[in-house]
Amino acid sequence: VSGGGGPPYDVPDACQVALGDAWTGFLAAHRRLTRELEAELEARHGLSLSALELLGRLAAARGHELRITDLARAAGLSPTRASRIARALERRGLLQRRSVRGDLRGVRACLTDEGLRVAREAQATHVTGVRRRFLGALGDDGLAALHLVLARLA
Amino acid sequence: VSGGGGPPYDVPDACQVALGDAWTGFLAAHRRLTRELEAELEARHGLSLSALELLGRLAAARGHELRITDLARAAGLSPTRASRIARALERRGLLQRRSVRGDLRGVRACLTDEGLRVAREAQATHVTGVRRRFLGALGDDGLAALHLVLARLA
DNA sequence: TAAGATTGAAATGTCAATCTTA
DNA sequence: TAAGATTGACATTTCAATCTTA
Repeated sequence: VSGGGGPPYDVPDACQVALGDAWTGFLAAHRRLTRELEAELEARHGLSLSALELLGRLAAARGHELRITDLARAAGLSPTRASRIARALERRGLLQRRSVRGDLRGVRACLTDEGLRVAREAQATHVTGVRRRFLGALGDDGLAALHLVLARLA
Repeated sequence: VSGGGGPPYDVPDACQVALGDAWTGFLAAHRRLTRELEAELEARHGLSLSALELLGRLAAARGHELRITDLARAAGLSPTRASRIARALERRGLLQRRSVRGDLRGVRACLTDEGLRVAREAQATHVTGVRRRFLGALGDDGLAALHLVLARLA
């Protein structure tokens, strides 16, 4: 293994290096993609990836509304974060917070017409970006490989 | 395509749904893994993932030292972040900041003996964690699939 | 007692100056 | 003028209370 002109100083065994590359490569790919997609979304619609995640769940929900807790769980966010982002989106007029009938603890996030419009537009931008930068780069066999990877990691 | 018992309300075409799953699955996998690994690292060594990235690069560098700029580039961090983390690590006695000979603008980050010890220990923890949660879950064919994915995304 | 939601404080990260030297 | 490093202001995220209702 180390027969060639390898460096003279301490190097972990070759196996470990290759394994580490897989992990750091995974991290680097995630960092680059999320940065590019987030920048695009911010520039065109003034939305973060997390905010779009919330709007998208609401747009897909029955009646275009969800309880904050359910919204957080569905989007993989903490209740705190969901609450804060919802507050910011309400200030922009994209949703309204209303009480839940029959449970005065709960708060519903309800998309406004404007919110639904923005959600659709931003989703279109995002889907295009994901297709171009992520799915397009992967190709059919890359996508199949990714599905195997995600199934194993799930 | 939509011959089966699909939902009656507006759904993007089936292709788009599957593609979106790949992307959100990628995001979810990254989120879960980095959270778990970071928590483990923080609990045992009081280091963030970013801080270990810096320490690791220094431990691997010739003379256990690197210029801040080179360190940032190698670790994929911004100069600002590298500078701040280096300052914090210096306060803990894990490295020293010294001037670069021949270029008075530059600053070298130099691992201390203690820093090298902590870097080795934390790297051991991290490598074990990555092996168990990431590589172990992937398996040989999963790892091969990941390599294809990363090659396409690079 | 516990669940839902929110708030404040602290950690982390980014962006735009700033300061020194090349 | 530009590069290297740092700083301050700001946004984002998380953690630990807090407050209300079940």
